[in-house]
Amino acid sequence: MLREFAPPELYIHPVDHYSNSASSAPFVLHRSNQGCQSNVSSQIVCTSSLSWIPPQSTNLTEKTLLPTSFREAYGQYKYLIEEEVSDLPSKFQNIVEQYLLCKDLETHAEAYCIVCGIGLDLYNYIGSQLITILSEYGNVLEATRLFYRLHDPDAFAWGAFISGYTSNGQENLAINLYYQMIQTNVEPNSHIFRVVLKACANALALLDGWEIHSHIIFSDRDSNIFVCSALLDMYMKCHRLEDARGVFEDMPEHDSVTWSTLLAGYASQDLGHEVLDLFCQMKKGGISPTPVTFISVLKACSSISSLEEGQITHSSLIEHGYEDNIYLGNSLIDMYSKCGLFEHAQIVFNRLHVRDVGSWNAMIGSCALHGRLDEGIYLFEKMQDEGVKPMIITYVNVLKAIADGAALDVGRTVHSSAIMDGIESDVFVGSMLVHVYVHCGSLEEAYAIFNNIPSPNAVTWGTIICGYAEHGLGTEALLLSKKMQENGVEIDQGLLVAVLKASESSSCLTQGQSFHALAVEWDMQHDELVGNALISMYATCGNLDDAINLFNKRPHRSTMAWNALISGLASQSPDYVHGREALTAFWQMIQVVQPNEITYMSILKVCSNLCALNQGNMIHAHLIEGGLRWELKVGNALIAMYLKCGNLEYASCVANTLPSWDIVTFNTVIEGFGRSGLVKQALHLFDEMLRNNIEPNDSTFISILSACSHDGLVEKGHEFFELMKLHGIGPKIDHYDLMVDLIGRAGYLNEAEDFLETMPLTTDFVGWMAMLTHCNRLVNVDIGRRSFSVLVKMDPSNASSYVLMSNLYADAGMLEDAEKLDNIRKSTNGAIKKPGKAFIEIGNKVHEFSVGCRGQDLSGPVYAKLQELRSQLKQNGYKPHINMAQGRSSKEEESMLWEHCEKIAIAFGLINTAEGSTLRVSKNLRVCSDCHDATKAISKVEKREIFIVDTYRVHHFVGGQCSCQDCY
DNA sequence: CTAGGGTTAG
Repeated sequence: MLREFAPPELYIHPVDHYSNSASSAPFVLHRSNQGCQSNVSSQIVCTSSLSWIPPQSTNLTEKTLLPTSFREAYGQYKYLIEEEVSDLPSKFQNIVEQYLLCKDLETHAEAYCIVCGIGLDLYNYIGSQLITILSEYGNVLEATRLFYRLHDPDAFAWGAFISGYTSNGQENLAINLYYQMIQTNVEPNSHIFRVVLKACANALALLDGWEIHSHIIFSDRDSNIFVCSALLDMYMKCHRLEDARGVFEDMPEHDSVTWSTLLAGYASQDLGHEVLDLFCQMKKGGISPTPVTFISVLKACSSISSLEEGQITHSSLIEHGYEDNIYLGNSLIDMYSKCGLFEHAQIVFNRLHVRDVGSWNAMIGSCALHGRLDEGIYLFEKMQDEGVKPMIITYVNVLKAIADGAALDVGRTVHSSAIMDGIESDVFVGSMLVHVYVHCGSLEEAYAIFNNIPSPNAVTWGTIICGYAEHGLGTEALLLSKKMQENGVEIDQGLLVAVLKASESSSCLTQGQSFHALAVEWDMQHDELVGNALISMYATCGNLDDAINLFNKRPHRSTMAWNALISGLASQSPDYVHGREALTAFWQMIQVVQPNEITYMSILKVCSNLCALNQGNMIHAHLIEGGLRWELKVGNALIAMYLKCGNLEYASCVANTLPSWDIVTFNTVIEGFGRSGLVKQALHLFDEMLRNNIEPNDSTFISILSACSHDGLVEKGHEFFELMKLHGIGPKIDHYDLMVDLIGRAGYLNEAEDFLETMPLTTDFVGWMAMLTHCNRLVNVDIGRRSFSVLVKMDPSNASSYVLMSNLYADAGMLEDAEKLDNIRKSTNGAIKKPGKAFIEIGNKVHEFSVGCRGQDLSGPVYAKLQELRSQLKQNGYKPHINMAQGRSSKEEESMLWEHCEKIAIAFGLINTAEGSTLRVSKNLRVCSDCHDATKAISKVEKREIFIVDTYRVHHFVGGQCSCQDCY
């Protein structure tokens, strides 16, 4: 296939051409570090008007004798013409050659003009060299013009031309030129083959590579060591190990370069062991390694994380006297870093006599890998102080460190310096910036960056979609996923993981299934990460069968796969639908693989949700048994679990053994104390936290505000609400909702309503629900009605607002209104009450109960116990909370109350545990007022301590009283 | 005419 190429230009007389080229400066430079092209053109202009001084010497055969200026040489040339010396161009050629060998811009420019001026550029040899030089300066256009002025380009000229296109990133045009050359009957020589194979290697043009390989065999040059090296390299770059190996085996001899080419190929495909094997063979064959060989060997050591091999290689390269090679220094930094020895990387870096940008990149990359944010930033600044300009990869590395350290402020600083360098919209830098802002929780800034990247790739899309999904903005994540598909982004594994997370985060099974189909279409469903994301998505979206099916089909079940299953099952909060399955899976998992901190965090969360203290205890014991020094995160999860189960002693035991407390520890304990009604202690901890110089974050204020709310501390709540602003934290909707709850709980309904209506954010369902709850409690029909109408507009399908309002009417004696509302709920909008569920752990088993326990295999004794309690409690002053609105008899109503899942769970617990032992029940909704009163009475009659943990707080019942003091 | 292989990577 030949493509139309630029037609040859007409031959222009040298003198005419001279004036032409003077106006169109040929050295339009793209090289970043060479700046002053204005001098060049001015010089070109004055060149033409100079009068030439006759030379001092006419001995032009002396190659070493280089005139001080090219103009002087031109004078010699004129002199030679006058003297009518024969073989003139070849004499002048020597001078041209000398000049072209100098690598400075001004000489080149000057020589170029003069050479063109006298027509020497039309000689193949000089023309070829000029083409090479022009290409080096990135001026492909002028190189092309020059090439087409040549009368009869030879292979050398074609070679220069083809190689110029290759080095300027136009490999496909370069390959076409090769075919064009064959058509003009120029026989390709080994130089041409090398040059065109290089183009194929860069462009990964395997088909052309194969074709050219056949030309090479045909032309009998397949034993040329240079040609074979190029072939080898081409096959390696195209990932054709077999073909490359074939070329290598068939070669008549191997030298250090062919070996290095082979090793580099294996190293680039992360085949570390193969590289090390081949390296041994190479040495056995008596070939001495070069610095380039060592680069591949070091890369191999890091790819197999073998510090031992790395150190052997290090001493070996010192023996060979390559210690000061900068490439090797940089590779050593990388090797030590990837083999886990950050300090060694630092030593190598500090010992480098000369540092290039690669040295800084390797060291900053090492900081990023080892979480050394401060050092990374320091180096990033220092390199610039030393005049080394950061590259894209430098930014990528330093931003990675910043993202891992969630250092928002530093992130912004580096961001602005990326803007100064004009690369903030580069797709690599931009993707990393998106990642930084996502990881720091600033999604607005992340999205702004994302929007600014002209051609986002799969990674960019994946980062922003994951960002939204992981911050609970599933709907937004899904919208972006669809936009991504419309934009026709090429799908990769990471992107599939992202869109599956988006589906998971928005609990959208149908979307998840369609992305599953997409994964199958791209044949990526077997990829480890995609597979795990699928399992997690199905488990989270409640499709247990598919989750387990996919999990069982996995040939190899890694810790990650188990985590996907367990965290998926665990994440069904607040319904805890599959919490019990998650526990089963966990105990199976530890038989076969080692859990990690993610496993423990998910499973401890399950124990918290189910109030499964025994299970939690066993997992704690398992952790201690494993002898692992667990991460703070796991410690925090343990504390949270014990607090949620109402076991403050164990919680404080764990808290006291932690070597240090981080912000999560403080937040967890403050939240837990508040939940258990230990508000004074929670407030005290907040002060303690400040004294420890730990800056509170927005979660801290969630915890502290809800603690205030639990104790009705309105004043304190307002104080904290103002304090958070002083700490630079803008209150979010959750904080406003908590304030509404706090003010309402204290009985100031009007103030609470004012607060809602004047807040600067858009109100949400939670806030108005808090409002209606307190109206209900204080029987305020007026405000209650207004709240209800807002709630119905927001979410007509949510039954909880109807139920609350109906109860409010009933309590206010407005039975007709109550009944009307119930009928509307049942008939028109189909709003369904969320089914209540209660869990109780007996021994090591967690039992689940729902209202009326339909479908539960309950033995007679539980009902017998319920009947017994019913009559016992009545004698002890318990009055059933009968809602008169339902149109049923009070007897029926009372029976229904005794079908509540909390009561069944308690009855089940009472008959299945020893007398006097503590019961712990968890509830997926708030405990109802009737069950609350009944449990108070049960705790007295049965002489039991009972905990009911609901979504709001820990209720601790002892001797007829509850720790919440009926404030719930 | 001359020659090849390469560090840092979302």
